[in-house]
Amino acid sequence: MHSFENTIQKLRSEGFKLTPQRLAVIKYMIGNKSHPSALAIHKELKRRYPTLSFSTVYNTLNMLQKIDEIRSIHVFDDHLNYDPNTEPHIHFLCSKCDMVHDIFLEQAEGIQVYAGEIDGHLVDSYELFFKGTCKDCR
Amino acid sequence: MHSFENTIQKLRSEGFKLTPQRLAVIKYMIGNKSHPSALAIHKELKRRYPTLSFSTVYNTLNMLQKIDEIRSIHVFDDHLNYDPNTEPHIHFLCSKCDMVHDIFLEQAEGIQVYAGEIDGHLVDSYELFFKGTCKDCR
DNA sequence: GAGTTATTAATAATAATTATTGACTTATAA
DNA sequence: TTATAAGTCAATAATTATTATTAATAACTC
Repeated sequence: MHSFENTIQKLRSEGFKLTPQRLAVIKYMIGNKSHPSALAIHKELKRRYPTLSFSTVYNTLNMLQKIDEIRSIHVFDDHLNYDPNTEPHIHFLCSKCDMVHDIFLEQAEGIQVYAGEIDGHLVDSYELFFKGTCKDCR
Repeated sequence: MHSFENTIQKLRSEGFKLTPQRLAVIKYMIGNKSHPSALAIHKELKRRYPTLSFSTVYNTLNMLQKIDEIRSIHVFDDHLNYDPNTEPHIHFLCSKCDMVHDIFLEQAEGIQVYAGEIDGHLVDSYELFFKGTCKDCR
């Protein structure tokens, strides 16, 4: 999800209709660094759209995943979280504050992931996930 | 879960009772490379223990996680899988055959994960997960 | 072996996500 | 415009993985 216009464009070209609900989810997600759950998204948007249903949130999220504008990540065991940044990057979960921090390869000294072939297997994508105590909580 | 005796010892010292159900789950998990789900474990063990309940499988798995004899991994969106290898290693999911392959750092050329500190955050553990086409399916 | 207590199986409960459906919009064409 | 067709919405029900409850049972201690 690189920009609002970009995403709108993509939706149009894929034949999706631009409804207020969808635009609200898109606007909420663009540039969002909090890796929200469907619950959090629904909770927040319900303020502006009191009739907004969970199904619509999920439908929109699944639609955005299909056109590669967001991705889902497994942070906790019982629900999914969503990230508008679909570029390869690393997630760090702080076990103190439960925040998920993004880490980009440039900032990741000591980390190297060659994602072509590994032990004979052909790699399409990877996910690197850290757990620990974040810099704010240390 | 390094060995049967080892695990038994650990259970005893933690005050857990050694029931046939628990021993069955432990035996099933030791050295198991298939990363089974609770469903798969239950299905398999039900043959020998027809009254075995799902709760018991989950209880045992959670207990084994608590004493660090197994770990849970997020392979798919809708359920957890379990791995008796608690040493740091990498998982590779083949999108063709759905098998999860273990990869150890020695075999992982081009992969380097320094797990001490990253971007100011203190690292406790990490998980590296690949998706692609495995060597058998290529 | 008897007593204590954790554990079991069965069942119900919880909670995230998905499916269904009928009313309602929107986009396009007449 | 207005009609029409298609897609989308909210509400609701359904599904499914996992956890909680509970009375009966089995494992450990003495």
